[in-house]
Amino acid sequence: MPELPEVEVTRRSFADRIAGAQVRALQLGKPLRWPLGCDPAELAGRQVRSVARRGKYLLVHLDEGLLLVHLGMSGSLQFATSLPPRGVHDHFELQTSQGMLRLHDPRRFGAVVYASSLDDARALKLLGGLGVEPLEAGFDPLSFHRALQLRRSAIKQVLLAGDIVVGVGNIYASEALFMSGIRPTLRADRLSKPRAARLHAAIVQVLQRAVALGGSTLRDFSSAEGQSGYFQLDAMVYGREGLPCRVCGTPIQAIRQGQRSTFLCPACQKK
DNA sequence: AGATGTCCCTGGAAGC
DNA sequence: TGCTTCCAGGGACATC
Repeated sequence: MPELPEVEVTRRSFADRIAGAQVRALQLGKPLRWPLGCDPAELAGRQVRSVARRGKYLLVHLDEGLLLVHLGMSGSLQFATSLPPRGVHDHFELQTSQGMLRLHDPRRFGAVVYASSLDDARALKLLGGLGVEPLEAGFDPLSFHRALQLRRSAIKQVLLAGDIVVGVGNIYASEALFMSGIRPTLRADRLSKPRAARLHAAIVQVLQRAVALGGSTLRDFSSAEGQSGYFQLDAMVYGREGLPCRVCGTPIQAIRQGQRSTFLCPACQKK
């Protein structure tokens, strides 16, 4: 499933190649999570300026307006000068002078939304409430700790909410909490400053590492079956219920928090 | 306001 | 074997 690192790796894979391209046509398949929000024909003739990322959204900037692309959980993007005919799960395609950008998304949790600018109400609704970027300077241990002090729910759920820091999905939340020895059910405001700093470092480390690995494994990923992505190979706790902890051998536990599964080592994450 | 629960969707796995 | 049920995931939205 696309997490922040994969979205970033996807961005890097086509941003330079699509920059400067002129839009020829836009084709839609079945409805995605939200409607496009403009007449597809309107976009013909516009030029692609750049592709940026905010959280898990890709921002395809045009000379006028932009497209916000979210991969949901089963979405993937392809950009190529020629592609086979659109299949049943290809729900968005941007034909340009430099190639075709296609969204393949069987579960249709993804979305492509047009906004006239970043200040547009549609863009603000999607991006306005997002927390800081974890791999940028705005994410620092002290302000992270300060933000956690205001929250009483479980630290795992606060991480997932994405309004303090973006990009920590269900997998990385479990992994980062394991790395920092913190129990996922601990109230966010109960983290001491040093423990918050340790969690901060773990989040940065786990995401940075995934971006680095994503670069080399995305190729296998696209040719591989299903979701056995790079991360599964070396997860410390995620998806390892009942298996021995890689550090202490204690069986890994799975619990539910807010309808989501959380994995932890009850010995390494005592409090 | 924060916290919590629900919903969207489909393919694969598990259960009967 | 073939059916049904459950589960995965992000995030908007409703409700308390």
